[in-house]
Amino acid sequence: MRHGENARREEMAAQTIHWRSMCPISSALDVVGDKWTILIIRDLIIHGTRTYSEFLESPEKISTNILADRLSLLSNLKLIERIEPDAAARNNAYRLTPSGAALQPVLEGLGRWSHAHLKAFHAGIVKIPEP
Amino acid sequence: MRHGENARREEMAAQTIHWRSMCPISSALDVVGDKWTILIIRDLIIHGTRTYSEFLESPEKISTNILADRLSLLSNLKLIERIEPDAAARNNAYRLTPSGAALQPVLEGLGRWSHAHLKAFHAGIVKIPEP
DNA sequence: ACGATTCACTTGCATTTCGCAAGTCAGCCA
DNA sequence: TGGCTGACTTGCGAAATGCAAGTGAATCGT
Repeated sequence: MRHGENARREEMAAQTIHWRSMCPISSALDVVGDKWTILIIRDLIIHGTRTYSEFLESPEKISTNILADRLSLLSNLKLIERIEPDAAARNNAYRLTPSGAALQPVLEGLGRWSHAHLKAFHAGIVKIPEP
Repeated sequence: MRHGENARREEMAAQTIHWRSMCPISSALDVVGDKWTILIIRDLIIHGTRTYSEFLESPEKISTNILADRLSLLSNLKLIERIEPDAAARNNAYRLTPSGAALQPVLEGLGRWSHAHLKAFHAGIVKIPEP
């Protein structure tokens, strides 16, 4: 290990975000620019609230450690929150905060772009559920 | 190597996209859902056209192999193209195709969201180093 | 009442992707 | 014609991801 002076590292990923630049688009990507975070937010927008095990049922099949990591990160950033913050975790669903819900236009844009410009690449597969 | 029967693999990443589901949002993320692709498109939107070395100058400092990989992928998907397809690579800039340019609303949405909901998190960090 | 089950996570690795540094190579440029 | 760019490769260590199994508290069934 080259940078071995710091033996103890974060057990899982990004609890501290590395801001690559001062560009707002870049900073947005530093938060939601991975393959899973937006899908979690999608499920919350569509479904209102979701429990941990409900997230696991989505067709993309996120793995449990990634899900836990992202839920924790999104909670820290206050994009999501527990419905009952002081209750136990069991059946205590997550929901979007206003900051998280404000991503909805981005998701709509992605959906529209995919529908208009990406369908050809995975032809039969993508079907859009009319909003 | 467990799946060793295929000794020769893609030298760098995703020239074949793995579509995780039929959801359009998921499919959009299968294409642009990483930390670098959208930044490349941002540079093209802002700058009109960009050469390989101009991309390298952006403040986020993408590394050369990742840049080459993403440019190649975006070219295959016809989101970008060379200005002179039949000329040599040297000084032959890339530009957005209509499909790539159609991502602009998504970038605007990300920028607006970042400005409205994310500024606080990197407030102290992002300081403009006046040059 | 209490063992079995469910739910929400952790933990341990194997595999994949990223990131940096260095190298290659063709086309200018003097 | 020989050095210099500009546009990529290559190699390899580091980090993130994916999968399977484990943990532990709360609830359920009897």
